[in-house]
Amino acid sequence: MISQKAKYALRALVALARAGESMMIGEIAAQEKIPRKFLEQILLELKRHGIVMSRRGKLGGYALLMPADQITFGQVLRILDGPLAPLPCLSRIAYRRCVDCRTEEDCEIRHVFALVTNSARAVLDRTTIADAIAGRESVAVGAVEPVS
Amino acid sequence: MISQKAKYALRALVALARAGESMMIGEIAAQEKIPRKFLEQILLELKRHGIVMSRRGKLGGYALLMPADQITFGQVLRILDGPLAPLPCLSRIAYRRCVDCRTEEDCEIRHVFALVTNSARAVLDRTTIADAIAGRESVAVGAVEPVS
DNA sequence: ATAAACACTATCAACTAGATAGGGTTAATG
DNA sequence: CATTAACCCTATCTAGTTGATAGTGTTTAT
Repeated sequence: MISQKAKYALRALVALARAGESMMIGEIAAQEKIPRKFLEQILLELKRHGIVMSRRGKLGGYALLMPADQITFGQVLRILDGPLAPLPCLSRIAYRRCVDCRTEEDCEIRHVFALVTNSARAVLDRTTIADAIAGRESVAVGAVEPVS
Repeated sequence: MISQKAKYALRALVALARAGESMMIGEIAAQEKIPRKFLEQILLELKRHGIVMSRRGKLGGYALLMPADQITFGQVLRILDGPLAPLPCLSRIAYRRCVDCRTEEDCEIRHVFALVTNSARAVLDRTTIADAIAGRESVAVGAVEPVS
């Protein structure tokens, strides 16, 4: 399950991309029905990661810092929900060995989930906010590499 | 992230399939380094769903009820972790509408995650315990249906 | 100066994950 | 037929997470 936080983040980014200009937190919150204070934290986090920028004071607001066609779903999910991989031993950003697993190489479970992870990454790391708006989600998953 | 519980379940099933005969909870627990009492609950749950059977009393134990090549990863995950879908509005076994989503049909986020879900299902609902043991995980994901 | 916006940090209630505990029921065996 | 060793069941616990709220600080246009 993807968290509410990540969902809100994606929706806020879609809203900002569609608007094409700076929006105030309050506007985004109202338009997307997101709890205002919660959205504040989310945008702040996205800002820390260089996805959006903000202007303070009266007439302040948020705007995309990266172009919408360079912000991927994968990026956003990793920021807010952590690793995409369903097992720590498959994560690139937060690898951790499974303590109770003899050898990683012939862990049957790992093999299977490696396939799942790869195909999820294939979609999420290719699809951008711009794609989502345009309705052209990357459909071609293509060949999923066997995990050797 | 897949839960520890589901991981244990899969490993226990692999162990049972490999053994080819009945095993006692204690044996499985020791062999797979799974907390014994925790495994008890897991096997009980698998039994309730007709995946394994048990024999009570001295010389009791657990054995597969379904053949290993008919038990899919998807089945096991759904029993222990619930829906595979990352959004309630994409789940088949536990569908729930997103309250804050105007129309489901043109929710950009839903569209993208539908692709992810489909490809995950393609792997998990095809790959069986027997496949995992034999090292022949279904590699061909094939065409992932666009979500209309 | 002041109003209105973002920036931060702390806190909270509800839930979940992972496990442990302990008694109940069944069945082989001497 | 008592005993032992297995599964059966339910309750409980602890630590952590999620989703959210609260309150105070800082910046900036007017």
